[in-house]
Amino acid sequence: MPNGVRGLLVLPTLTHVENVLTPGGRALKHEAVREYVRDLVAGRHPGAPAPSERELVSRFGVARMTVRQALDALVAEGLLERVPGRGTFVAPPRRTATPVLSFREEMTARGMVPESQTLALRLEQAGAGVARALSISEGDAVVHWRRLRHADGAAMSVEDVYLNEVLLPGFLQGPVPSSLYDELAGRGLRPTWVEDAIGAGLASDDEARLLGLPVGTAVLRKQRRGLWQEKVIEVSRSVCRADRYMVRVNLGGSD
Amino acid sequence: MPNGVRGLLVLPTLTHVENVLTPGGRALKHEAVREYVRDLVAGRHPGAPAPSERELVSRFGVARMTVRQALDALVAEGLLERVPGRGTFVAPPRRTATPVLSFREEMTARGMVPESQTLALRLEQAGAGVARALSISEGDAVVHWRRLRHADGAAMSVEDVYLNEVLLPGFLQGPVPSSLYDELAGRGLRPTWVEDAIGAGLASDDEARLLGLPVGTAVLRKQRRGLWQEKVIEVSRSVCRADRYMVRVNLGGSD
DNA sequence: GAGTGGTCTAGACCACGAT
DNA sequence: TCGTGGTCTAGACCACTCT
Repeated sequence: MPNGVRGLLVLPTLTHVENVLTPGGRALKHEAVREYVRDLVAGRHPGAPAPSERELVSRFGVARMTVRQALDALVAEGLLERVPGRGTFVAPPRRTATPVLSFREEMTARGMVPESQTLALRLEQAGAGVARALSISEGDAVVHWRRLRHADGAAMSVEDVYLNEVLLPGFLQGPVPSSLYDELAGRGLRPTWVEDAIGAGLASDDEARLLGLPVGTAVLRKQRRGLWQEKVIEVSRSVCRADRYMVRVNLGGSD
Repeated sequence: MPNGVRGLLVLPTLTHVENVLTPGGRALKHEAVREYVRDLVAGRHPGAPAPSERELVSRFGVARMTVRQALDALVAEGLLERVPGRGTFVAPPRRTATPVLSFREEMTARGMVPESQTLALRLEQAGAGVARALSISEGDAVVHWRRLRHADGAAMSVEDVYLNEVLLPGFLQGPVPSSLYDELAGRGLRPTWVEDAIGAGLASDDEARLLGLPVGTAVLRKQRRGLWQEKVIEVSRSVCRADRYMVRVNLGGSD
């Protein structure tokens, strides 16, 4: 049986594979090997050895190219690294560029307790700037959500976010969402790409009052366009207390 | 001749390969195929078809797995994309997170003419903060370079950069470099990873004078750690005119 | 039906590292 | 010397798309 055989006569030798069969999905051998290895090395320290290719060949009864295809995927996603002449090992964690986080997630990651107070949530007509940023027409319906954000009980920022109403049917009907990004994630629209512009300025009277600042204090201003699959989902402007908040950004390759 | 044969009897069928042989390097077949295809599709519009796998097989006289290995590499680097049942095509350009750019490169990319004036360039002993950021000991020798930056003739920022002297022998001997990142690149030390912290504040008297600002003006403050291969190469603090400069950052996956 | 990429086989020789 | 990953062969069947 030279080729093309899938999960048929070979099954007796594939006892480990049956456990990782996707319930309703296909049972590709390289996927089975991949998930077996993934489970096997999950949580191991970097440098811990993975099974050798030939060991997996005999364990699964597959060809070596199939095993290599499985390991290639794990190497590509940064879980394993190959060392010629020595073996395959758990790779050290890769450095990643700053991920797209919500205010809640960002504060939690910094060990602070976030809080959010809705100051306004209503339907509006898009102004020129918001329309251009959202790639819609001036006057189109947008959801405007204004929130005052706290961390560990201290005011951090005031954020005005604008959303394309067409993409979010019923957004204003239900209860006020506790998290914008969670709400968008539930609709499969959480931004995976953001374009931020960060500047500095002086707090306006309104901003100073909301943030509890003296007039004339320096603040950080952040504008964001959040996209999902080429679609602009979110446009926002934030004013942040510069004495309590800095934007941290990691950029570059993984070297 | 079933296997392991490299650039020997097979050469007659590999007329296209000889042109891409690395002068002093090995001549791996999958590399030859990869570079042939890379050259072939260079500059083509996204969606343009690449040669089919079987066409490359017959053209190079290699096995299909070898061709797939070559194409896999090009797919992984985002140059090609496969469409099952249709073929292999030039992929649309991938969106990339903001690259690590020098001031010069950043201004040029914005269509402005950059200029840089050295205010100080000398050896110093690292203070506590700089030492910690550079992962060296307090009192170790550091190069301190202070520059006033202009774009289109207007003052933009004042930057203080600190470099680990041990990594840059002779840095202060030659003429003043025209570009820090070019100089580092020449030594194989240009940062490929940066960690920025961006905040806001009010210009000090000194900063206001250098930047031509009234006292009490809001400015952007940026701190950077630049790394190459886990080594901290550069630590810097910049003060930027907020009326002329915003930090732009793109983040996220490539969807 | 012809062509494409996706998967898979059952071997092989090589360079390299550890013993 | 033995085991490892790196490379390579000469086929095969599959699901899919396009005509």
